[in-house]
Amino acid sequence: MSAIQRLKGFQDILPEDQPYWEYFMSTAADLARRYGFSRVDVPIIEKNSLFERGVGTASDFFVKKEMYSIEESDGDLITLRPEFTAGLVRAYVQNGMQNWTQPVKLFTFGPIFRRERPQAGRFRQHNQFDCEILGETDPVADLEVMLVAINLYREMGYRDLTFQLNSVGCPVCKPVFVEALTAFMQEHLDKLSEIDRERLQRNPQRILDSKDPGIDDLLARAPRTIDYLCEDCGSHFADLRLLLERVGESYTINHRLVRGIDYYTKTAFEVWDQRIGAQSALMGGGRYDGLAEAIGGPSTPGVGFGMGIERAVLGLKAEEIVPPALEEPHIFVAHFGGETKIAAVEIASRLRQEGLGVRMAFARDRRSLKSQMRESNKYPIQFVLIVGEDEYADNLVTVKDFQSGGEQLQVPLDQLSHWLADRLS
RNA sequence: GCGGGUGUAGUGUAGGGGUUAACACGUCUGGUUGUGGCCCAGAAGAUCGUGGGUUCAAAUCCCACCACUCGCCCCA
Repeated sequence: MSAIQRLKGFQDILPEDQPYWEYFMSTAADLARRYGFSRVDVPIIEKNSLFERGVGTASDFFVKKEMYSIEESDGDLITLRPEFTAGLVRAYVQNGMQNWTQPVKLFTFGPIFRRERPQAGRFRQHNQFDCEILGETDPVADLEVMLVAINLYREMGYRDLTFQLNSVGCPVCKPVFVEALTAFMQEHLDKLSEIDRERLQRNPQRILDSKDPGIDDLLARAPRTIDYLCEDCGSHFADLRLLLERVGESYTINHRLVRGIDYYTKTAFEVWDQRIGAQSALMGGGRYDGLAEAIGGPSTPGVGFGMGIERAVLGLKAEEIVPPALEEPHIFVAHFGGETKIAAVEIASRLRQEGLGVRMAFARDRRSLKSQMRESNKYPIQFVLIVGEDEYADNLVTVKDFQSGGEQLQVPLDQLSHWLADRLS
């Protein structure tokens, strides 16, 4: 009988990777707060209908059955969130945030679930950092969200990032574009692959991000969303471009960057890093002015992004960025069993209460000092406190200082914590 | 859902139809009675992914399955 294995596409994040995660999370939270965002946390499970309406049944989550859903005993269908935005907008509506000072700027972290085929930088459970600005139509909101995204990578040490930018219009202008695109594609049906023909039926815009190299030329000549923008969308896009230029951010207009669903409006953007294999999109975001209404709330504009943390960590490694080390104890307490063990436990406990990190030697019985010293050497220990019978009798400990090459001296118990604290910068 | 790759101790590898499956790192113990890093000695740890087939003989060849992995689709 073999031991039970973890599920496909899921992963364990081991201690050796934690510095990267800690680095990401603390940098992200700090940056988001600097831009005026507040943290919220929402459930990882919601009613399936939230995603049905908030993600759209035309999306692959539904079409390809990529969501993890559970039918409850009363027949309700509940679903592990495949993305953050729908849940955050639900929280906005449900908690009456439309009555807070607008706009409301939120960020969150947590796991996302999609039942896709795993590969490098893509998992069935992955974690995201997510930022949203709700209740604001000003393109400055779009700009801020983009700046949080790209500056987060920069603060962590990434280089050579590019913005991909597009505007997908709104319910006023998008249909005109889709009609033009469809007409164009109908004339070139012979050049389309089977999946692209199917897309043309189901969700014509998606043809634009087809990876079929055979239609690159065709797509280059196809109608472009930005040529069909209505006045409102056009000026929003122009304003955003001006803002980006004024703050010195370069971007590439990517006419093939689209969102297939109507409540995604205007701005669509991604940040790319070419160094992490096929999954070059580090994050994706955009505006969704129709979403709140789609889930039954008051009409509320919104713009935001989701950022994959696993992918960011992959990128950190690819860029050879070394995160700060996590704090570990620098004090090790060794003993000789019996009363000395109990004394050692007391000493360790007192030092920890004083705020010092202490690693305790475990030993069911008496254990050789050699093996305890060897153990301490596996860790970044500076001081080994030796609690022996003699020391115990005299109310002191022998302190061995590895940093000075192993020098030893005796320190009275009542001075120990000060003595150590003074020497551990 | 579709393609490609890989499966040998905890990890990384070597080997390869014939019976003690190798090496490195890691782990543990010891190198005298209370002292680390180096060194030395030793130990534990693998039914060579699973099942079937070929063969006197399979971890080595064949098939299937499974797992992992990379890529497509899509996305973070």
